[in-house]
Amino acid sequence: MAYWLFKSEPDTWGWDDQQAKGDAGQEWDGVRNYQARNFMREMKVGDKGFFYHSQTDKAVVGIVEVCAEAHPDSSTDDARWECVDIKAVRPFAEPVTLEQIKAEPRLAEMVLVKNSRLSVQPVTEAEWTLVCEMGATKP
DNA sequence: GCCAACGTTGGC
DNA sequence: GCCAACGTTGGC
Repeated sequence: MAYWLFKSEPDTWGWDDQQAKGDAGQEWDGVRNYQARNFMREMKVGDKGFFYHSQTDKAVVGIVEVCAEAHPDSSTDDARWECVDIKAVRPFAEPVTLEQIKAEPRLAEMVLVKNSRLSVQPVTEAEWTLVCEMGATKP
């Protein structure tokens, strides 16, 4: 199983919106970046991901699970763009901020730190475990 | 609100 | 195929 990170501006689509969708999940549409799309193509049902709030929060706030593999993005007619569906699993007991992540040497290689603009990113198992620990949350 | 980093576009 | 110009993102 692989781990990922999904980034969203909370004003546009936040954790509360995601959680309101429940197990039905939600299409992660609107991604217009090839790297991010390619990562979504690699995702399998059951893969886990962090839900990250950019801009105002700058923190990992919850855990999501992939519930549908890549399919055409319904928000566009452009066949280049695909997306997966994700559903909320559980919120973080303590959100883990970007500041905390940057302060942790073992997370220095996280894509979030290295390439902050990429909106869908892979996360290693070690990073996954550590960030969950920092958030006092079951992986 | 600013600016740096990055990706995409389009002219040559 | 290269590169300059432009637009967008996200941290500060």
